[in-house]
Amino acid sequence: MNIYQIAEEAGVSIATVSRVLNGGSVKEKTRQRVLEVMKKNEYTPSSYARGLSRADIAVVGIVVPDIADLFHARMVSFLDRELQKNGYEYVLFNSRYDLEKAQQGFYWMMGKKVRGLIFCGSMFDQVETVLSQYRRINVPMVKLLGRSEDPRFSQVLSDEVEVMKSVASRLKKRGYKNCLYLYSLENYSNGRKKEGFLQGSEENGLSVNVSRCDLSFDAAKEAVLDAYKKGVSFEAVVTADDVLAVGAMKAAHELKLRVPEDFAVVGYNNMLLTESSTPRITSVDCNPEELCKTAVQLLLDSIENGRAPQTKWVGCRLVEKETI
Amino acid sequence: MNIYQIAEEAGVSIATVSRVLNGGSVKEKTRQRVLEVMKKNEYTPSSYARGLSRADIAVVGIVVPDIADLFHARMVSFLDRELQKNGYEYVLFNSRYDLEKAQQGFYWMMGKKVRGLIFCGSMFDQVETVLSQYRRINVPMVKLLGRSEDPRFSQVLSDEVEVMKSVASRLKKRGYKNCLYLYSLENYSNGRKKEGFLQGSEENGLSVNVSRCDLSFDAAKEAVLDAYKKGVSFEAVVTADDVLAVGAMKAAHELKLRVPEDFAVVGYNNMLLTESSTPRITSVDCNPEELCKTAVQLLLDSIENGRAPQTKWVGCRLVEKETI
DNA sequence: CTGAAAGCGCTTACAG
DNA sequence: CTGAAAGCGCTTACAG
Repeated sequence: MNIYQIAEEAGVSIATVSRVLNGGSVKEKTRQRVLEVMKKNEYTPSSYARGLSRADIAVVGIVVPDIADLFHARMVSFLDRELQKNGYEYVLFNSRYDLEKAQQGFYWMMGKKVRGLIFCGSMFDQVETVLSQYRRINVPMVKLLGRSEDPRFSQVLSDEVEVMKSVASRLKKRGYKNCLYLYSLENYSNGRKKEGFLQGSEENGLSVNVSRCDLSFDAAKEAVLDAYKKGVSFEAVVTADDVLAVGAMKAAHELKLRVPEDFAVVGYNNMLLTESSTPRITSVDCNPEELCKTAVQLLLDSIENGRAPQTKWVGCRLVEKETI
Repeated sequence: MNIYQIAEEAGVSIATVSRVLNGGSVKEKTRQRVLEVMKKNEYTPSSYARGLSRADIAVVGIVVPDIADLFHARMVSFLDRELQKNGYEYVLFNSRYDLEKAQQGFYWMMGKKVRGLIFCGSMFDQVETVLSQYRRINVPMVKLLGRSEDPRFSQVLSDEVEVMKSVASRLKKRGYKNCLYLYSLENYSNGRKKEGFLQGSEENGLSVNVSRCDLSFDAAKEAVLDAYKKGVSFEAVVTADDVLAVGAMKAAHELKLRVPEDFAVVGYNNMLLTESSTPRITSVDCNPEELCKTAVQLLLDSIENGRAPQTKWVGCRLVEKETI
């Protein structure tokens, strides 16, 4: 069923049908008749014909490194809602942590006439090294939690420094003095977390040992146990990710330390994981909903109003639960 | 940059360009020349033009109730990989647990010329009540973990009964005698879990109390504490979902019961949640990867070979960890 | 408010 | 192996 058949059955031209489809001016009576014919026939306009004949389809591309990861999945969900609210569709590209593979994805998306691109997550700090080879990718782009020097990108960044300073002062207030700082991935965002915590610790007179490990429960647990064995003294483990915080809890459990009396743990991202732990883990909420809203705003502002790329910051807050 | 410009620059007709694009027979030398021109110009074929001019685009629709939910996100990730392997694209529709809203989604997908539909999750047990209004939705459809009486659907189901029977016999072997069975959602899959467990309990002489609560840590915890207060005696909590199992662990913690010595806990789905707990929760793995592979196979077999709808079962297994 | 016609960028018989 | 031409199903000036 296409627009010609609808037009014929309604006794109008295809131009008129197109107008009722797109809210053009049509005599009310005619509009009703056309709508009825459409409904009766369960007519669905072809997205392809539409996309082919218009230059400005409302569609953007979302690139995520891993859709099976809870944090990214939540972002996609927020972006989905926000874009829908604004009448935009999106195509999703799951890059599977493979920047090379992402290249094909860019072309694929350009073939879909995306008007803009959103890169989700700090893994895309360096995406411009790949993108720079393509002159034709010249739509507005925004990095969500990814840092960029490239002026073509808008950025939505999280204020990790401030919140991590507040973590330090909070620990100080509660009487903790020696900390272990645990992180996994080296990227801009994680660099700022560390920087903020070290800065805050200095201001508050806390001692800090820094340790790096893989991003898994067991690796974090081992890292904490190792530090213990080596005689490093600490009563608080501050982490760059909830996964590491859970690992630290496991270490505390094994060492038979009481949390939070003998041992504090702080996570980052405030995911469901922190609630499933007993006691519930204090963690930083980076406000992903706000991050996503801002990303969509920046992108649509560039697309529709030609606004130049910008950088926006979104605040975080420490959600105090039972481990500090 | 379109196919005309490529053709002109390469000194051939657009038909020839189209042939190199689609692997038609073209003299090798000509093919190379065309490819070079394409590369030089970073040419990307328009997905819309292609979609408009072909009847059989390799695209299917995936419907999920909530992309932000870890279990569904994993499914999407597996389906994504499997479809890509088979040269298919997909469009994703996030129904947000709203069957009514899903209706629009079906039309939207039909406009994308999807050749088939995959419904993820047991929330789509009843989707035919909504779909039945549409004569035009007549592509092959498969329900992943959703039960259907409607012969238009293929189904990929999980063998919950068998695995839950094995849970009962496992509990028996370990000396547990009285169980609390906890579940939240009423659907086909959960019905079978309960049925299997009750059956297995009977065979093994276990006593079972059944209780229902909301799907949250706190609700499950309260349900367990309540049962305790009421004097129901049980040394094992078997659940229909890992979330409930975590709640049961919290209850055990509050009651100062040792797990698994005094108290066993069994989850369902074997999600990351079960690993973050201490001790790690024994849980049923329903093999989501195999479920997704099977769903894609069934769907593509219907699309490409006109195969009639079928029902396939995928086995589950109990992953024994530290709570039983 | 309405229609005829061109155009969007491909694919695909049909000839050669 | 290659090309001319029709067709896919819409939108959009342009006239009226």
